[in-house]
Formats: sequence, structure tokens, C-alpha cells
Amino acid sequence: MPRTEEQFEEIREKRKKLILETALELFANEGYHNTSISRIANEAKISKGLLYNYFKSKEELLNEILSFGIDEFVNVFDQNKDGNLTDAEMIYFIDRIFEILQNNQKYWKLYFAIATQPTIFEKVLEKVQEFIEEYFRMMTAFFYHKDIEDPEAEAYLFGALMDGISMNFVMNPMGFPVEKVKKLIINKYLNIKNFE
Amino acid sequence: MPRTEEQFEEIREKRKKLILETALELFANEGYHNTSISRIANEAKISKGLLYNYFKSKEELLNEILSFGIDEFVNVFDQNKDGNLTDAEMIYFIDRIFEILQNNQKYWKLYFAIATQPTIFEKVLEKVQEFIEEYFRMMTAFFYHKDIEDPEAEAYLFGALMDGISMNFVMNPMGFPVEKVKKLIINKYLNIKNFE
Amino acid sequence: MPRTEEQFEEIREKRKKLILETALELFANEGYHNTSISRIANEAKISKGLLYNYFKSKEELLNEILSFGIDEFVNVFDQNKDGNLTDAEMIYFIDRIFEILQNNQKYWKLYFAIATQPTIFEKVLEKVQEFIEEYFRMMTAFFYHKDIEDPEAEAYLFGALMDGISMNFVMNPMGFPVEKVKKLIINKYLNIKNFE
Amino acid sequence: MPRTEEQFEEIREKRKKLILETALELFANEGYHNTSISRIANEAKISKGLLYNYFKSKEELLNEILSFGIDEFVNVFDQNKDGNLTDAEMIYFIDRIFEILQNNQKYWKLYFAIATQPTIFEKVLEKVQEFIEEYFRMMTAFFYHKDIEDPEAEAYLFGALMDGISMNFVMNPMGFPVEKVKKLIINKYLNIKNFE
DNA sequence: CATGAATGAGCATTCATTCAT
DNA sequence: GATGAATGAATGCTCATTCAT
Repeated sequence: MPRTEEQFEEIREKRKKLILETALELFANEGYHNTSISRIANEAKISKGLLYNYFKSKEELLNEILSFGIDEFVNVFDQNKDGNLTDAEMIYFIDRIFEILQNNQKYWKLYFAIATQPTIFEKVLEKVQEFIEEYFRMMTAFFYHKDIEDPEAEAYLFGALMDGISMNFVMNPMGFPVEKVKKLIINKYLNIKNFE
Repeated sequence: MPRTEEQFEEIREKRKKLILETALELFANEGYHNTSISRIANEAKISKGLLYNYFKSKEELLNEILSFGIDEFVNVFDQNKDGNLTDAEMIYFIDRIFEILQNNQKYWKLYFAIATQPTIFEKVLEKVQEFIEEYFRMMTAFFYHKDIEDPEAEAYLFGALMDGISMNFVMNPMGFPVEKVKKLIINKYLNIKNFE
Repeated sequence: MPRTEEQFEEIREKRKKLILETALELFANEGYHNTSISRIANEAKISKGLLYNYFKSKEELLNEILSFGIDEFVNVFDQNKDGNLTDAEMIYFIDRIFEILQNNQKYWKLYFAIATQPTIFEKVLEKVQEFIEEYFRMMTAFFYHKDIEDPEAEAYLFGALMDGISMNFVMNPMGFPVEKVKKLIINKYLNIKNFE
Repeated sequence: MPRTEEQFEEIREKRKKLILETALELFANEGYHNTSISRIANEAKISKGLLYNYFKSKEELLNEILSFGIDEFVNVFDQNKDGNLTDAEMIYFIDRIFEILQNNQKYWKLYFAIATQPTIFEKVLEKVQEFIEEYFRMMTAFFYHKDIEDPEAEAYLFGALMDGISMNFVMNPMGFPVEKVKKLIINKYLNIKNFE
């Protein structure tokens, strides 16, 4: 009596998740190149062969991990996609970024480790490209409506700031005062009277 | 024949620099793990064996490259080390950071690629630790004197901002408007009346 | 319920044939080592496990394929086994060889691919050995009765010729003019007056 | 004191030859796919790594082996390239083929093992293509001048014959009476009066 | 009988490092 | 000092085979 289709599906689902999580953990902490397939299989207590039953290469494994996190990020963004960003939406947006950051620390650690690896990052870039452009358009519009002198440069700066915060937090989650910094940012960017 | 000795020394120095520069170029563009010792030796037109005459391992080569750049950074900082930062000194400080960034793009690209690789970065961290603490004390003091509400958080935020800018610039040197962003920062942080 | 039993048997027979044919197709076109059990199972739309229900190893599968084709060849031969070969029988013999060749192209392609692999071929050889000897005796006799000077060498040569034709045809079925070549051979070997 | 250029060259030459010969031996006897790089290195008493210092892949190793033998064959042929083949040249030609066959048995064993392996052979074919066409043109002309009825089919047949002999000889060098067969062929194809 | 998840040995290949010359 | 041949451990990956269900 063979297993039913559903039983197989369930096994596959479980295994795949196990592998993805193990790989994320290792990639984030040891680096992609420093993590061997053997090590992942070992840590996940499965055979090397089985891993290849679920992912056809190490690179595909990486891609699936990255896709997962990017999708979540893009989704957040999609909610505010329609035209302009009101102040309230901007606050919500910042809030969500920080929330995602805090909920998926390991993932973002990997993301930053990868983002700076010339060879690997190109593939990720393709996926994020569209998102980045959308973000940039929206932010520029936001600053434009605030009568900021150089809204484009301001959008770049805001982006860099969020990158910097993310990186600092991810590298040193205990030491970096995320909450305080978040408050600071919301003040800076939304108390218009005090803001340049 | 002391002259011969000197000449030898000079040759060694030159050759070491050649290797360091070749390796930096390759590490930055292709990634540390993707760059083989063979490739470095080839590119530098020396034999693999000779490279090991100058650096006892690939890792040491990397460490020396990193040390080299950090020193430069620390030096800049040392000049303002004494107690407080005046507005003029702060402007000078920001100016210098951007200058270093622009003059050593390849180095910083490597730096960021490495900074996110926990295993490798630990050694670098030791060296930078002291510098970071010093920087942090100074920045906190600077913001304190400006009557900023939470000077410590503000120092973290400023650090994160500089990190973010550096990373963005280094990843996309042509597209990122450094100069404009620099002006924005100086305005934000020194036209205190307009700044929160 | 003897009927069920029979049906089972029938299913088994059918399935086995399906596997054999699928494997032959793949072995011939992609090579034995390049064809994985997975691929065969896939192509035959059965599970890997089931395949092992019919053949206890990949090698056994290959052996059964080879045996199957050899049997057919040997059977043809059996009909002329008794003593001498008349001219008419010789023509019939040649005809049949060409017929088998043309009807089982895939099989012979595999056969030649395998025939030159010493390790694998040894087992096949055992089966063909007896047939070859029989053939040789018969051919020698045939040439002997034609008053050919060295009937034994002539038999070797005839065998080599048939091998060569088979190989050429099998490697390039469209380009090789089998029919014309067959006519040529029959002329050469049976119009004795014109033939040395 | 490093080795001189020539010393290095000599070492390389020797090593390369050693690897080629070892690989030929194994490829011929065990088959290409059945022979692992490990095995070759072992047999040659060198490390796997060193092999890759001389050949950049297993496939390149095979190609170099094949090229070597094909070149020799093509060279023989080149001598008679100019227009027609006289009877004397034809005898010489046949003689040379048999000579090459006997002097490089291992090589031709490999050649036949490869020639029938669909995936691998394509690359060889490119190299031999031109030679085969040339051969075919020349043979057809030869038979045409002999007033043979279908010179083209006769050329195909002659080619198949040589293939078959080669294969039989190479598979069973002791048992196959090359010399007698050679005599038979020369008689058949050059005693025009007796030949169809 | 039938499934496909799981295994593990084996493979081609790379590469930091050593060392005889 | 200088060379590059040589090593061998490690890596990503494949695949015949087994087995719980």
C-alpha cells in the first residue's frame, strides 16, 4: 500500500522547510561560500542526496531562500503602491519595515551578506530591481509634496538610512537601539515643522 | 654592501604592494572565495610560491588588506580625537569620510562584502572595536551639546546613515548621488535651527 | 480464480516489455551510462521501485535486452544449421541478416555500443560464442565447396564485412545505402564466376 | 635556483605522455564512462589534482587521445590525396591502414568503443568528417575508373569492410588472421580480371 | 503490487598550500 | 629569492538501490 498523494506532499513540505531553515541559519552565520552542502545535510540530519531531491543546486537553494524574504518585503510595499503616500501611510510603512526586520533577523543577515557579494548578487538584483524603482518613485513623490528642495537626493538618503539601520541591527541585534532609532526617524521625517 | 640590502628591501616593499593591490582588485570584484591564489599570482605576474613568501596564507593576505584600509580610516579620526567636535570639525569629519570613500572604492566594496561574513569579520572587528567606541563617545558628545533629546540614539542613527551611504555608493558608484547626499547631510546636521 | 492469475501474468508480461523497450530506446540513443534508472522509470511512467520489481539491477536490465536480440539472431541461423549451405540458402541467410538489421535498428545500435566495452560484453560473449563457432564452421564449409583458396580467411572476412555494414548502417541509417550494398554482396558472393 | 624553462618543459612532456598512455589503456579496456579520474591517477601513480594540471577536464583528456590517433590516420591518407589512386597507391593505402591498425591496437580499441557511444562521438565526428568525405570521393573515383557498376555503393562497402576488419581485429587481436585477410582484400580489389 | 523518499558511495573538479630544484 | 609541479582534502552533485508505507 503506497502512501497517498497527500502523505507524500506533507513529507515534502516538511522536509523542504527543514532544509530551507537549516540552510538559512548556516548561510547567515557562516556565509554562503563557507557553508557546504554536506554541512547543511548534516545539520538537518538528512543525507546529501536527499537535499538534491528538493533543490537542484546549491544556488537554487539560495535563490529560494532569498525569494521568500523579498516577497514578504515587496508585499508590504504593495499596499501603498497606489499613487501618493500620506503621512499616515509613511508612518505605517516605516513601522512595517522595522517589524519585518525584527521578525526575520536571520533572513536579513543573509540578505546583507549576499548583497555585497558581487558574483551572487546579480541574480537577486533582477528580482528587486522593479521594487526598488517603485520605491524610489514613491519616495521622491512624498518628499516633493513636502516641498523638500532636492526630493530625489532625499529619497536616496532615506534609502541609504534604512539600509544602514538594517545592517547595523542585523549585525548587532542586542546592541542596536532599534526602537529609539525608529522614533527618531518618524520624528525627523514626519514632524514637518521641524524638518528641513 | 648595504646598498644591495636596501635595494632588496625596496623590491620586497614594491612587490608586497603589488600583491596587495592585485588581491584587493580581485577580492572586491569577484569576491574573496571566488578568487584563487593562482589567479592573484597570475594577475600579478609572479609565481604562486612567491606569494607565499610574502603572505603565509590567503587569510593573512585578506587581513593585511583590511588592516591597511582601516588604518587610514582611524587616522582621519585621530585628528579630531581630542574631546569635543566643533561644527567646523564635524563638517571636516564628514568631508573626510566621503573623501576616503570615494578614493578607495574598491577597498570599501571589499570591506562591506567581508563585514557581513561573521566568521571572517571577527578578526577585523577587534581592530575596529576601539575606534567605534571612540567615535561613539565623540558623536554622543556632539549631539549632547546641540541639546538633542536622545544624543546616544542620534549617534547610532548617524553611524547607520554613514554605513548605509557607504554601502549604497560602493555597490552603485555611478548611480548614487554622493555629492548631493553629502550636502544634504551637512545641512541636516549643522543647520541646527532647521534640524530636529 | 485462475482467471485473475492469468491476468496478473499478462500485466506483468506487458509491463516488462514496456520497461525493456523504454530502456532499449534510451540506452541506444543516450548510451547506457548516460541513462539513469530514474529516467527509464519516468519515461515508462512507472515508479523506480516497480522497475526493481522486474529487474534486480540496471545491469540485469541491460543483459535481458541484449539476450532478447541475440536470441532472434541465433534463431535465424538455426534454420540453416544442418550441414551445408546451398547458394539459395546463402542468399536467404544474407537476406535475413539485413532484414533483422533493418527491423531492429535501435537494438543493434545498443549492441555495437556495448560490444566494444570489454567489461560489460564478456557476459554477452558467452552466449554468442557458440553461435559464432557454428557460423564459422558453416561459412568455411560454404567457401570450401566453392573451391576458394583460403576458406577460413574468407569466412573471417565475410564476418568482418557483415559487422562493418551493420555498424555503418546503425550509426547512419539514412545515409548508408543498405539495399545497394546488399545487392553488391549477393553478387560478389554468389556469382562465383566473377568472384575470386 | 628554480628549474630552467627546459627542465619544466621536459617534466611536463613526460607527465603528459604518462597520463595519456594510462588513460588510453583504461579507456580502451574499461570504457570511458567506467574509468574514473581517480583510477587513472592511481594507475599513473600521481594525484588527481596533478591530472587537472595537464588536462582541464576528463573530456579534454579523451579528446586529446582521440586527436592523436586521428591525426596519424589522416596523415597517411594525405599522401594519396592528389586526384586519383593508382593500383600501386591503393595497395600502399591498404597496407598502411593495416599497419596503423596493428601498431596502435589500444588506440583503435578506444576509437571503436567511442564511435558507438552516441553522446561522445559527436565531437569526434566533426574532426573526422572532412577526412571521411575525402576518402569517399577518392574511393568512388578509384572504382569508377575500374568500370565498376555502382562505384559509390562499392566505396561504402569497402569502407564498411575496413571498419569491420578493424573492429574484429581490435576485439580479438590474436584470433583474427589479419595478414591473410589483408592478402585476400588486395587480391579482391586489385586483380581486376577476377574482380567484378 | 506500487510509490517515491531516503541513502551513501562515488564522481569530476577546485584550490590552498608545500617543496624540490 | 623564485618557480611551478605536486598534493590531497574538500566541494557540489549524481545515481543505483533500498525500504517504510
